[in-house]
Amino acid sequence: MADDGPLKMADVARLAKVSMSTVSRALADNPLIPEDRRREIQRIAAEAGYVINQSARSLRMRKTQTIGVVFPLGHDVGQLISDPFFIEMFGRLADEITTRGYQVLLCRVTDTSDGWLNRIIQSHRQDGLVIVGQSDQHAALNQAAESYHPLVVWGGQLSGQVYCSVGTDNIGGARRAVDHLLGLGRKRIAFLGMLELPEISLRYEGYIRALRAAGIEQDPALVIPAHFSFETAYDAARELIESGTAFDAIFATSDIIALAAIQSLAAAGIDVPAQVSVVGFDDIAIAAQSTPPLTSVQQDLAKGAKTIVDLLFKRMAGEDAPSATLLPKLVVRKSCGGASEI
Amino acid sequence: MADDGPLKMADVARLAKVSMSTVSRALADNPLIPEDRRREIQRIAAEAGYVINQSARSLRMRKTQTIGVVFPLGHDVGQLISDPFFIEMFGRLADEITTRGYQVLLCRVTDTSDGWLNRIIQSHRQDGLVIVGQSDQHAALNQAAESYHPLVVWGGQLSGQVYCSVGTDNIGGARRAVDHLLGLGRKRIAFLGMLELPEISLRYEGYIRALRAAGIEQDPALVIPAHFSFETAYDAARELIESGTAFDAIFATSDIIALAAIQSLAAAGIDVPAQVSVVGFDDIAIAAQSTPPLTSVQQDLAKGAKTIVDLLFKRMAGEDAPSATLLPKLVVRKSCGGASEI
DNA sequence: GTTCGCTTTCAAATCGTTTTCAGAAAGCGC
DNA sequence: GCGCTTTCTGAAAACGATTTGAAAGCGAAC
Repeated sequence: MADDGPLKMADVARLAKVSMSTVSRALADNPLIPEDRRREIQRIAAEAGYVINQSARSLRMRKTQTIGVVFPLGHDVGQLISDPFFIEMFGRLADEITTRGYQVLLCRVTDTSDGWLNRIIQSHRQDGLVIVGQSDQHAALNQAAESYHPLVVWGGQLSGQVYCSVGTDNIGGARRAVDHLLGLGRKRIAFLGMLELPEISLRYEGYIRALRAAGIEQDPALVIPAHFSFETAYDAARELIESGTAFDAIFATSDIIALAAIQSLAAAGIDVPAQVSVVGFDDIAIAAQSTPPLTSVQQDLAKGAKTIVDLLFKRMAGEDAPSATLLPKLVVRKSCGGASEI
Repeated sequence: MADDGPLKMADVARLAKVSMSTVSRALADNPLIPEDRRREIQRIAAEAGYVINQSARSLRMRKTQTIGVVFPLGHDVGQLISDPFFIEMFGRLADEITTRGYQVLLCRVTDTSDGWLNRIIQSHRQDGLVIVGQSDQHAALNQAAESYHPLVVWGGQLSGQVYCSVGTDNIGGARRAVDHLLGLGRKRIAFLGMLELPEISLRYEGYIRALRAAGIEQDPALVIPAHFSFETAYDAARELIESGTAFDAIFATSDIIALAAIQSLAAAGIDVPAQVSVVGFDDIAIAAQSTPPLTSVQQDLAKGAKTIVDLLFKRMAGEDAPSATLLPKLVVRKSCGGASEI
């Protein structure tokens, strides 16, 4: 029967002795076709091993049953998998998306020139888009959101933001972390992170507010630019140490940075938490396992991913979904002298 | 200019005052169109914000520029992201695939009835397929490979295997791990893993060979079925402990199982490595950070992913690529009493 | 016998590209 | 000015599904 190429719907139609339209409807469980006939046609199709060609279907229906997940760019275009945070986020998103019967397409931005987002959107490869981390692309996102609705961003909420975003309360989370350090009697608290990234600059805002509320003057020498990668963060911490600037605590804007800092301190013979307290951000899986276990601001990624996808599907359905903020939780472990969980 | 819907190629043709064929060729950098004209048309298209509709392109070209990555089923259909090993593997694969200019489609198998693989293949959503872990689907894979060429599987090499696979030398890796335990004077070595899975049964083979070579009689009571999830592995280890069967070492067939076992032992007041040595498999990132740090059989995932994708692209080009085996390395840490790396 | 309403069916149009094929224009040697 | 290549070009035919709109079939009512 099936000679060379794979079966098409026309072949099934011939087998079932009906027209293509009837087959199409039968396979779609369209009630226009009486139920017994539907079953019969479905049986014939299955027996012949026929499967609908998705390219053709997508073209005609203008739907792909696929959600695109885009990872940040701007900084760090090279390796994709470097950050455990992104990896975990991706896994959670994939779960939520596939559960709803959609496929997940991982979009890598290879060409970061103007209009990169538009190029992804217009390719029509996906029915909706999740963007993980706004990076330095706030303006581009805002512009795209004007005309493209099914788009949700994981990241901080910024003023003048048009697009729908889901993210942790960065200011509050940072505030809580720094307050905790202050409560332990620390006064010279270093801040490690890339201020250029919106989420990080919000965390900086929380840091500043905490210091101000405690009446502590902030010292610019304690604000250190640190990338998300382990190596550059390690170097940044080493430079801080070698600079001779006095400090008794570190607020790192990611766990990777915090872990790198701890190793850097250890290499310099500085004890954590006896001499310097360290707090991270994200509470990734390794945080609990490191030595000493890391105190960190926990982001609830499971809930975050669910929220993102919920909002995205609402927007895909034409509804207007507002941005959402998740409440972070400070998980206290040994790296800053405490021991219990709050 | 652009009124309602997004631009089509016909619109660009009108703007450039040429035919659609010319636009199509110009955008594809086809030398049939003189270079200066090509540039001109590309400029016009870019300025208008035109992007090729991939659905239409895929249909016509019978190519999607997409590689599907399928995760195992059979066991554990529920959560996708559970295992750090799979996550890391996915990240590496994604890197290799996107580097070659292809997109990555994460395929989740929702319907595991007969012909699931054929259904994925025939959907024509991807140009090639990577299957991570053969699970219990050896027969299905063999059958699909008969007619579908661009398919590479991560997993063990089995007898009578038609499909192309890439994987660690499971027998050798297990052998090395158990030999190491024997070298430390351990004699009652428990084996934790699911024998139903091909890769695990190969590791069991290595375990048996090591024992046999050392002239130690194997005790069926020491072979414990343990799933890949932390919780079930934890329970499995607890049952082993409570059974009263004497043992002085554990060879766990994954790091997650090993870590669960260590926690289970700790809960029972048994010291690792003083009373019981533990060795894992995979050497995932957490392994080095756990307390005590875990001795493990390292699989080189970066190399594995590169090999998989290399072979896949060869097969997509019509060449015939043979299966490949990677050499594992035993990384010795404190969990079994040793300390240095081999 | 005609009309009406209701269920089923199908031929044909459509989705937006790429590619084939035929032909136009230009260049060249005589 | 005439053949003969050598460039280019564009109209039309795919690719394989879904959906529209029309028509066929069939009782029942007038």
